[in-house]
Amino acid sequence: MSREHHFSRRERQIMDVLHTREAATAAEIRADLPDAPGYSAVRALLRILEEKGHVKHRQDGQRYVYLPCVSRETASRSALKRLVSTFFQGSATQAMAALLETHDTQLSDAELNKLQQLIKQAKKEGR
Amino acid sequence: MSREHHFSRRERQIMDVLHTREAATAAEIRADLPDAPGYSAVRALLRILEEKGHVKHRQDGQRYVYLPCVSRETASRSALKRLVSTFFQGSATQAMAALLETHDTQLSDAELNKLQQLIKQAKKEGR
DNA sequence: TGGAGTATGCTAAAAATTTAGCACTTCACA
DNA sequence: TGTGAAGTGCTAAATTTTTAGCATACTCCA
Repeated sequence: MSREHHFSRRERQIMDVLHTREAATAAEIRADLPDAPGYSAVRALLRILEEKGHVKHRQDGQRYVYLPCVSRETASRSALKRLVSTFFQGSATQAMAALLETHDTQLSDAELNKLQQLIKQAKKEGR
Repeated sequence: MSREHHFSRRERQIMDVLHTREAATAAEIRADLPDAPGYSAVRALLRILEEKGHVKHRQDGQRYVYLPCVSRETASRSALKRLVSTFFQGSATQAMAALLETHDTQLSDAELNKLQQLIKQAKKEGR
C-alpha cells in the first residue's frame, strides 16, 4: 500500500474534473473526460476512487453526486508544490515569473495591483 | 492516436525525473523513481517513451543519456496552464497568490523585490 | 586474454487499469 | 398500472502498463 497519490491515468482525469467542478455526477464527469469511455466505466472508476478514499459521494435525490475528499485548496497546494519542485528547482519565485510571462496579456491592471498588494503584505509578514 | 500527452503513471514519473535533471541515464532515473522497479523495467519504459517521441537519447561514451524532447520551459508552461485551469478557474493571479501563501516563509526579500520588478514590467508591457 | 562489470536489445509474462454488460431499483406519467 | 428513462451494483473480460529475464556487446585491467 503506497502512501503517495499515484493516480492512474483515468483516475487523474477524473480527479481533475472533480476539482474543477467541485462536485459532479457520473454523467457530468463522463462528459468532461477526454476520449470519454462508457458510463459504466466511469462509475467503476468512481467506485474504485471511493474505495481508495480519494472521492466521496452524497445522495442527491436519487442520484449520486461525487466530490473529492480533499479540498481544492489542499489539492492545489500539493500540485503546485510538485510542479515547482519538478520544473523550477523549488523556487516559487521562478514559477511566479513563468506565470507572469505566460499570462501577461490576460492580466488586468487590477490583478497586477492585487499582486503587488499581496507581495507587500508578504514582505511585512516575512520579518 | 490521441494528441494529448496522456502519460501512464510510470511514464509521468520518468518524465518528471527527466525534467528535474534535464538529462539522466537509466540508472540515475531508476534511483529517483518512487518504488523503483528493476533496471530493465526502466529501460523498457524509456524505449516506449522514445518511440512515442517524448524522450530522446544521446550516446555518451558507451551508455545512453536520456533527455526530454520538449524543453523544461515548454513543459513547465503547459503544466502550469493545466494546473491553473484545473484549480484556479484559469486565474493566474489566484495561482500566484497561492504560491505566495504556501512559500511565504521561504521567500527572501530579494525575491519579493524581484517579483515586484516583474510586475511593474508587466504593467508597462500590458498597455 | 579472459573475466568482471556495465551497458543495450528484445520478448514474453505478470499485474494493473480500463472497459462493457447485465440485473435490479426507483421515479414519472400516459 | 405498466412502460420507459435514468440510476446503481456487480462481475468478468479486454487492453495497457509494468515488469523481469536472458542474450549479447563493449571496456577495463590483472
